[in-house]
Amino acid sequence: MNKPERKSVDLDKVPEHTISRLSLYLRGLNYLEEQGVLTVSSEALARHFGLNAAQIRKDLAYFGDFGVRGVGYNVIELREHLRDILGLNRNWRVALFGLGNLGRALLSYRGFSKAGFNIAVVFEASPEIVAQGEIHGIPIRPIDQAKQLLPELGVQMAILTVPATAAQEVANSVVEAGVGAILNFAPLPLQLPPEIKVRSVDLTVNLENLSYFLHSS
Amino acid sequence: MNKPERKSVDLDKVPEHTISRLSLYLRGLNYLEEQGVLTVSSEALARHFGLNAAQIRKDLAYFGDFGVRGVGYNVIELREHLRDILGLNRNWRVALFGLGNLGRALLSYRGFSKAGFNIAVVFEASPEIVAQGEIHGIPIRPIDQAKQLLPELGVQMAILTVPATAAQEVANSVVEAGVGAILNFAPLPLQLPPEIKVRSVDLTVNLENLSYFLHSS
DNA sequence: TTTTGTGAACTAGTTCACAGCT
DNA sequence: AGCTGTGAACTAGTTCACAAAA
Repeated sequence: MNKPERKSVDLDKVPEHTISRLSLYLRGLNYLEEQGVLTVSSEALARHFGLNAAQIRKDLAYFGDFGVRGVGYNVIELREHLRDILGLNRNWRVALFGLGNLGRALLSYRGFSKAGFNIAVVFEASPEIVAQGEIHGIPIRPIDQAKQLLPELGVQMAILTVPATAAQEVANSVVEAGVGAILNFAPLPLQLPPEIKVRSVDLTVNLENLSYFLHSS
Repeated sequence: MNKPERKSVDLDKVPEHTISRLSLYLRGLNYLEEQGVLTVSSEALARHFGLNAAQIRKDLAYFGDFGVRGVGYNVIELREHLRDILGLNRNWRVALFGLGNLGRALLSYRGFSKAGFNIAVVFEASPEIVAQGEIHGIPIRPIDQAKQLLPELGVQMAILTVPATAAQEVANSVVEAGVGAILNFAPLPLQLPPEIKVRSVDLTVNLENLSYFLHSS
């Protein structure tokens, strides 16, 4: 009986979308483990996610031979592999920029800390809000101190919920402070060096998508 | 001088991503119009969005010959075409499900109403919150009345910010009530008939994506 | 027998490069 | 001369179909 091994992966060959799907699989496996399920086939996972089974096998096979032919995947084992691949077997220090409605909502979102993302500091432009000092035990600091504080606090990721007019400037200073990854909620295209990883969540685009399909069918 | 015309489009040929990009272009054009810019080339738009100019021309050409060779695109005209294509020259009636932190944040998000999405009603499970009656003038109703009220109110889209455990059930009743489009924030794959348009916003997946790239580089 | 892992075939989406208008 | 619109070439991503393993 040979232990399934992590392949040494040529990262360039892994499709972009595979990574997002690994995240989904991980959530599915967490659920299956809670249910006490021990093994699962690519076919069963595919049904659950509405995907093709070969795609799931291929996604996983980029990183290793995690399955057993005739049996399927060991739920706990695969889950650990996915956590490992996604870099979730550690804690990430995250800074939140902007404490408006959305910022506050994200701050209380349990899903982040559950996945190992710890919001270490909040930056705000409004002096009144900064004067409040902290929220849920997390310090609130003036946004112009970010460049200095981010390295001191060892922050690796930033979440931007600032107004669109401020977003590019904030993003620039975040990058100058050595942060390499940004989750952006501001509705504009951030111009940043290509080595900085950016994911943008655009609520209006999503709704307008739905509008298009309803409208034109 | 011939008027640029809307092509009769074979919708099956339009790539999925084109629609999302049209939304971005629309935002860019709104901005350019505010700046008093009259015409814009695909090249200039491409620089702004970090895209390829041919892609922009192709995206637009699915729907009509909106440009003028040697000149570019008329900003106001193109903006109107895009609003038309995306179905934004009308108001959409939207129902919000779940009045937690995220639900409240979305309610106060100005971007939705600005784009013509009007939240007509909020549905909540908690009786205490329902007892509050309304929020920002929008009625709050018990979630089990949704199936009855949605058609009465002429709601066409639903935004789901309910807990994952409730989301599938809520989605089912929304669909039974004749709603054809759902913007889903619950972190699970909704199982719905294929004619229902669903867009899911998954905050954890986005962060885990960033984690992967930081971790593995 | 069951289910993986994967080359081959296929489908979708992007970019090139240039003819065709203005 | 300048910029669009688009076929052709290319690149990326998905699904098929089957040999190999348990």
